[in-house]
Amino acid sequence: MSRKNRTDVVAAACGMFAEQGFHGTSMRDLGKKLGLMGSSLYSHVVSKDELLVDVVREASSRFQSLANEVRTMPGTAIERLSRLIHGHLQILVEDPNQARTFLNETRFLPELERDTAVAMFDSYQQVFRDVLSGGRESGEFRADLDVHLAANLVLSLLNGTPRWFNSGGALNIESLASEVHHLLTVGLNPDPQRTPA
Amino acid sequence: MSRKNRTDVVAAACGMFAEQGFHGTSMRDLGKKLGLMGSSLYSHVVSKDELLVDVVREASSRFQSLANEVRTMPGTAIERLSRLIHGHLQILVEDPNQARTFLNETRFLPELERDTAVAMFDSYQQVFRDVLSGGRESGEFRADLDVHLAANLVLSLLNGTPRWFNSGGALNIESLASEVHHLLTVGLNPDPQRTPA
DNA sequence: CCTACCGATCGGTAGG
DNA sequence: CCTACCGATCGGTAGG
Repeated sequence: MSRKNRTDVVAAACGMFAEQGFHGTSMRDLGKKLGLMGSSLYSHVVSKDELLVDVVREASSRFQSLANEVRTMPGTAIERLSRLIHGHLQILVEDPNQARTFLNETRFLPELERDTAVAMFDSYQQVFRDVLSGGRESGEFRADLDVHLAANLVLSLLNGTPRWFNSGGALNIESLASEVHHLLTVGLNPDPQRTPA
Repeated sequence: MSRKNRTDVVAAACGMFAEQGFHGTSMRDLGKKLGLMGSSLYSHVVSKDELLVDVVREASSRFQSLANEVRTMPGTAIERLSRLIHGHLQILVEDPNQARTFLNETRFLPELERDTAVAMFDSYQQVFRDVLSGGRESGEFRADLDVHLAANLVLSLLNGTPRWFNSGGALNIESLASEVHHLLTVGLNPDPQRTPA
């Protein structure tokens, strides 16, 4: 109802991009959501692309913070992986619209910005690989672990959560993160024994 | 170059929807890819929506076949889960464009068709839950396993693969499926021992 | 399968 | 922040 600022516009865009996709959202749609004319948005933003850039940059910076934290974090590989899992899920769950826009719409960014985002996420993923290979050397993880593959699988699992996790549901982030960590470290099998081949 | 039929058009649409998204693909784009005018596509198809319907239905029927196979499949829970993992990955990897369109663009289907697709995937997911809970009863999986959650996590992991798996790369589907199965059953930990808290 | 076209909507601008 | 508008493009149709 009150006068809108750029932050309001970006927040609304974030929600619409998550639900309708970047190309499925028009500036007039977005204006309607904010109670404005579509053309009025151009007093806050210079282009539609800019809105997507803002959303993706915000998400990127969260992942980068987590990466930096874990890069300099002491502790075992298991502890560091645990922190990555929890931190990653927290980012996704805290703002699911931002997460979905980041995961699904980054590819529609102008080339330069998209390259930046991709490079950032690559270096983020490198932290996962570093933690996994550290744990492999220390004996915390399997010696035959394919670190590159495992990092992809772990990130796939994590990035899928915004599709089904309901932050209003019975399961909170702490439990989710702990379940994910449990699944990834000890697997589905019952505790002591192994599968017979 | 030669005259196109409906199958060609759907196949081209599948590729473009995967890469540009449904709303990011115009009928003229699609025509250009096929060497046709955009308007010529309407001799093969009655609407743009219909193309997406076709792609999603094809993918749906593949998942349904796998579900039916595993529903009536004898064997241990581990064997059945293994088949689900392998079959699911095969569907995703065999036609990554179809998979990506199914996973990302189904939400843009007309309401009725979307509901159908969602219902189908729900019943598909139920097979995962059934196998997991069967394995929990039989002692193959942990007694404390949250079956609903585990099914979501397993499917998240699987559905993330089209984002990074390169079918031309060194890793083939069999190895991928076996690695995924290994990760999900025994986890990242080294074989015999457990994590000390 | 093309040409020629329809009304609607797109991202965006000028001027206030 | 709105009104009024721009050229471009959208999904789709008529007629051949």
